Amino acid sequence: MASMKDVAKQAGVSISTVSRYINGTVYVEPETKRKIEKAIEETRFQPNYIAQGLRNKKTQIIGLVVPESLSASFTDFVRYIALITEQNGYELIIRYVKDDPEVEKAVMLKLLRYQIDGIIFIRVSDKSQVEELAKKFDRPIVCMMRGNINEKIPSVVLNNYKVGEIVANLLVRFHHTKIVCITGNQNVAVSRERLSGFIDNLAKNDIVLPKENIFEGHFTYESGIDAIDYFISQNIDFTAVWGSNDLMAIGAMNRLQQYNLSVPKDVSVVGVDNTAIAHMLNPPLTTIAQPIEEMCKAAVELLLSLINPIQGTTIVDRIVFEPSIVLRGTLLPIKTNEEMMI
Amino acid sequence: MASMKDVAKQAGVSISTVSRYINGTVYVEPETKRKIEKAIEETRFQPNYIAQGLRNKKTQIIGLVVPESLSASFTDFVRYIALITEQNGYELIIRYVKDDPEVEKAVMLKLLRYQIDGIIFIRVSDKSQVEELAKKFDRPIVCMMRGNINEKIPSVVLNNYKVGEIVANLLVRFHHTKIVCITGNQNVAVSRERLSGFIDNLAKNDIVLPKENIFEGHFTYESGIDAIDYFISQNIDFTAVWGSNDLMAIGAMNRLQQYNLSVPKDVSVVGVDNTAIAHMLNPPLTTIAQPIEEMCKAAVELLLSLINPIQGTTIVDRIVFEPSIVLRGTLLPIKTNEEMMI
DNA sequence: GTGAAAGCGCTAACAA
DNA sequence: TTGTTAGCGCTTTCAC
Repeated sequence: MASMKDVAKQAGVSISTVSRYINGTVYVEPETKRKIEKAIEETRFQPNYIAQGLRNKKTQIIGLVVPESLSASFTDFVRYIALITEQNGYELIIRYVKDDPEVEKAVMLKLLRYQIDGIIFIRVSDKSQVEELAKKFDRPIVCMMRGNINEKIPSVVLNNYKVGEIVANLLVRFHHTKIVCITGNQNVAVSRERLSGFIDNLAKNDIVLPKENIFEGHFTYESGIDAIDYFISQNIDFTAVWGSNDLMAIGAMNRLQQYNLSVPKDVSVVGVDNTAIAHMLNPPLTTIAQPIEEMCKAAVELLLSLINPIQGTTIVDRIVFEPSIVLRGTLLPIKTNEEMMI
Repeated sequence: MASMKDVAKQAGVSISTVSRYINGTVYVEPETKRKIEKAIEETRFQPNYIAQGLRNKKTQIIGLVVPESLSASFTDFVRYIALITEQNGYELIIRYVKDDPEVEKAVMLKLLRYQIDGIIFIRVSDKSQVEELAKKFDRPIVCMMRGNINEKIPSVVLNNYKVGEIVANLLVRFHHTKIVCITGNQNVAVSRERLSGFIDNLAKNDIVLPKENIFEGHFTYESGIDAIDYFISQNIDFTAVWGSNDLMAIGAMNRLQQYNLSVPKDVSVVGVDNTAIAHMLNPPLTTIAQPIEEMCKAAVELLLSLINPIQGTTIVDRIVFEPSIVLRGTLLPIKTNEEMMI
C-alpha cells in the first residue's frame, strides 16, 4: 500500500501538499495538481483511514448493537442500516448482544476503543440503561425501537400505542367482539404501549378485554402456540386473535389449525411486523407494518447529524413513525345479524 | 479518553513501560506493575485500537461481504459470524453488496483503506472473481458458499452435490417416481452441483428426470410459484417437488394449495436450507440443513489462522461440510402396489 | 501556494 | 528491567 510519502516523492512535492490536494482544503496550483494526480495514479494510492482516524479522531465507522435474541425480527433493520450507512460513506461495525446491561456496557467500551464515531442501539428491553451509557460514551448514540420510558436519548421509534389502536379499530370494524390477545413481555415498554392502545380503543367501542383473554408471551413462535393452548384449555370463546408480533401470530395460527379451527373462517388472526414470512403463509397473514427502511434512514441520518453538527440546525431527537395496516388473508369480518338474515 | 501518556505520567514511569505491561511482552517489576495498574484504574485508560492498528498494521477488524439479494438466506450466517468473530476478540465490519464484480472490487478497496485484517466473502455467484481480487488484496480472504469453480481460494463450502444426492435418495426411498424440480440459476455453480447430484442419483435408481420437469428459478418465493404454474400448464404429472432452496419450495407449496392440491397428500415438497420459517409452515417443510454454525466457525477460524499463522501448522484451504436431512410434514411415501392391496 | 515540523497514541529497537 | 527515540500515515500550524 502506497502512502502519501510515496506519492509526494513521486510527484516531487511535499507530503502536506498531497494532503491538501486530497482534502481540497486549500487551492493548489494546476501544475502541482497534475503532478500529484499522476503520482496517485501510478502508485495507486488510497488514503489510510486508520491514520486519518488517529489524527482526526474520527474513523468514519459507526457501530450497530442489536439484541441477539430478537435477531429474526431485525434482519431487515441490519441490512437497511448497513446500506444507508454505506451510502453516507461510513462503515458499520455490528455487534449482537445479550439483553444484559453489563454486556452492553462492555460492548460500548470495546467499541469506544475503536474510536468509532457513534452508535446505533436497537433496544427494546427496559433493562438497558442507554441514557447512563450515553453519558459515559463521549460520542453520539441513537436508539431505535425503544419504548417511551423516561430517558432523554435521541431515538427513532414506532408509535406503538397506535399499533394497538389500529388493530382494535380494525377488529371492531370487522365486528369482532370475542377477542383474545397475545402480548409481549410486559416488562418491556413496547409491549405495554401496544397493549394499552389495544385495550383503550376496544373500550372506546364498548368492548372490554378480560384479563383471561390476554396471554403474555415472549415474542416467540412458541409463545403463540402456548397462548392458543391456554385459551382453549380455559374454554375461552373467541373469533379473533391478535399477536403483538408476527412470530406469535404465526404460532397461534398453526396451533389453531391443529385444533381443526380454520383461519380465518373460524378465527381471524392479526400480527405485527410484516416480516418477510408473513405473505408466504397460507393464508397470508394480516399484519401491521412499520416503515423499516424510513426508520433506518432516519436513525442513520440522525446519528450522522449528531456526529457532524451543522450550524444553525436544530436536531429533533425523538422521531416517531406511524404503523400501517397490511390486510391479507387471515382476517374475515364477522357476519352481523342483518347479514345473516339475507 | 486517557492515553498511555497519561498513565505513564500518573504512574511515574515511561510510556514504553506501560506499553510493555499492557502487552505483557516482557517482565516488569512488581512495584512498577502496581503503580501502572493503579494509574490505569485512576485514568480509566483503555488502549486505543486505532493507534495500535496504525502501528501494528493490524486492526483486529475483519470484514464480511454478503450478497444483498440473498440476505434472507444469510441472516443466520451474519449473526453467527458476528458472534464468533467477537469471541475471538475481533470486530466485524459488514457490507451488503450487489452481485457485480466491479462493486465487489470497490468494496474490497474501501475496506482495505480501513486496514482490516481479512475478509470473509459470502459468494454464490460465479461472476465474482474472488481469486483475482485476493491477489490485489494483500490480506487473507476466505470464501463461503462458493460452488466448486476453478479458483484457488481458502473456502468453506457445503457439499452441494450431496444435497441433490440426499434428496434423490429420499424420494426414491419414498417411492416417488414422478418428480419435478425447481433449480436455482444454472449459471451458478452451487445450483449446478445440487442439480447434478439430484439427476445422477435418480438415474442410479433408473429414474430419468425429463428436461421439462426442471424449472430454473432464481432462489425466490416467486420462482416457486412460477414453477408450479409452469408444471401445471404443461400438464406434467408429478407427486413430488424439490425446490433447491426453501423459498422456492415454499412458493411451490402455497401455489399447489391454491390449485387445491394437498401437500403432502397429493404432492410432497422438499426444500433446502432449513430456514427459520420452514418449521413454522403448515405443514412444516421437509428440508435439507447445512451446519451453519459450524461452517461459520470454520470460516472465521480459517481466516484468523491465515491472519495469525502458527508455525508448523499446515492450513487446509477448502473445508467441505455435509448436508443433513430434516424430515417434517411435507413429505409422504407413495403407497406401493403391494401396500395398496392390503 | 508550498514546505518543514510537530503530534495524534502506540510499539519496538536500541541503549543503559 | 526500564527509558529514549524513531516512526506507523496522516493533518495542521507556522513560516516563507
